[in-house]
Amino acid sequence: MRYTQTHREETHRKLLKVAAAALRNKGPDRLGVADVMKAAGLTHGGFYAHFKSKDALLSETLAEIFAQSQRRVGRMLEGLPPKHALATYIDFYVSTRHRDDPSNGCPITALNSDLPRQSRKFRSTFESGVNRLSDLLARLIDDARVPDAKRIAPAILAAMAGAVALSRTISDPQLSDDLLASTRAGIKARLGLTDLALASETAL
Amino acid sequence: MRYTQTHREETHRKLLKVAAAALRNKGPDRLGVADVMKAAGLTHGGFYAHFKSKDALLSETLAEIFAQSQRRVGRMLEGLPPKHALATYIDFYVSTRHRDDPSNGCPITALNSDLPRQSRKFRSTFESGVNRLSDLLARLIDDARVPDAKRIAPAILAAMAGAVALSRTISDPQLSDDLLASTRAGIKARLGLTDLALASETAL
DNA sequence: TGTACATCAGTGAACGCGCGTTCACTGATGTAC
DNA sequence: TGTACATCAGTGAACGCGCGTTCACTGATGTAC
Repeated sequence: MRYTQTHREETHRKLLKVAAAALRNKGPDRLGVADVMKAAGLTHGGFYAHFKSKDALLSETLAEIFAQSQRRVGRMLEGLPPKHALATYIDFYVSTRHRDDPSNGCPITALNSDLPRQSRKFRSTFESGVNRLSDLLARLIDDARVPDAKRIAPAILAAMAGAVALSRTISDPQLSDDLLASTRAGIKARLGLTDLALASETAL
Repeated sequence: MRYTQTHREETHRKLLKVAAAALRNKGPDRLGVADVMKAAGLTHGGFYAHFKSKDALLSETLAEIFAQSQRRVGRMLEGLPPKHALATYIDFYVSTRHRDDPSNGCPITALNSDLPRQSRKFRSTFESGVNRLSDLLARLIDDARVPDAKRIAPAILAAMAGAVALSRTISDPQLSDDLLASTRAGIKARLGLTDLALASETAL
């Protein structure tokens, strides 16, 4: 059956959306081509009309996830004063909501330790996504007049991602929450944002 | 052929040793039963004389890795004055050596983001290992007379693991090294150990 | 002391299943004439 | 304006491969008598 002109692109987008959740939930190895197609309401055979391989799907999906993350953060922080924006981002990232919703979360948190085992293409997509996120954070830090922004941004990103990832492995909710709270406090102290802690919490 | 009395246990230990490297290198999903047996010089059929399933191997291996990590750290820090011990541990963990040698490294760094997708048994083994490492770090922090040791230890462990994991995904060696250096500096500053930075670096 | 039997870590072939990939086919709509 | 043909996203069966698991068998040594 011949479809409307935009039908193909709509399906493609739908597949990327479904895959974006599956990639973060199940990881690159456990994500299944047939599952993605089924979740999009299609049969598995049609997959190769949209992607030349599973690996192509994974890389394209990962790029899309990073791009969407960037857009979302940009929208969220738009118009906020620099220090407030920085504190808001930290609270947004190192949050129980982020911990409890991997399918919509940061791919660094969801995929970090899987990465060395993935294809070259997937890894380079990941790396450029990390670089963009790190640059974004460096700009926030710099705007907040904290020195050495470019040097400390990757370390802070790693600390945030590490905390959320580890919090997902802790079964006691209280201890898991404590880890996140302690991480937020530590990072804000390092950035001279202690006074903004509560203000930005409520901004969520 | 009937073997010596200790033969079975020797083989078992050998399998755990081989699996310990493979688990951190390839991850739980890509580790293959046949590969482990082959690396130990055996054929794959004999696997089930030692483990009742692949999952049993994974959990037992993970427990052994955590136990060995604890022992190694204990030995390394033995007799050092408290602040020096703490700084040494940080430098040891957040190091290029650790980054470049996943097969002997910390399972948190190697497996963190895989964890939510693993079996209940594997996750509980991981969690208790994390708790023991976190307690060990809390003791080091407390001995160094830093307040709130129990509360901040998990956050610091997460930051260290996150930094090493992320450093493994950065292809530019200089940027990767910088991330580790920045993480060490940040954590030491938080713990009031800035003056010990160089002394403990050379202790490696 | 010698013989028959039991043991059991390890062998190697086979099984079953999931999964990525291929392929002949479908059928509604657009295009050519 | 109507008819024949081309298009192509999607279908559904099939293929091939890897991998966890099973199982009948091996054969050197220990044990029973």
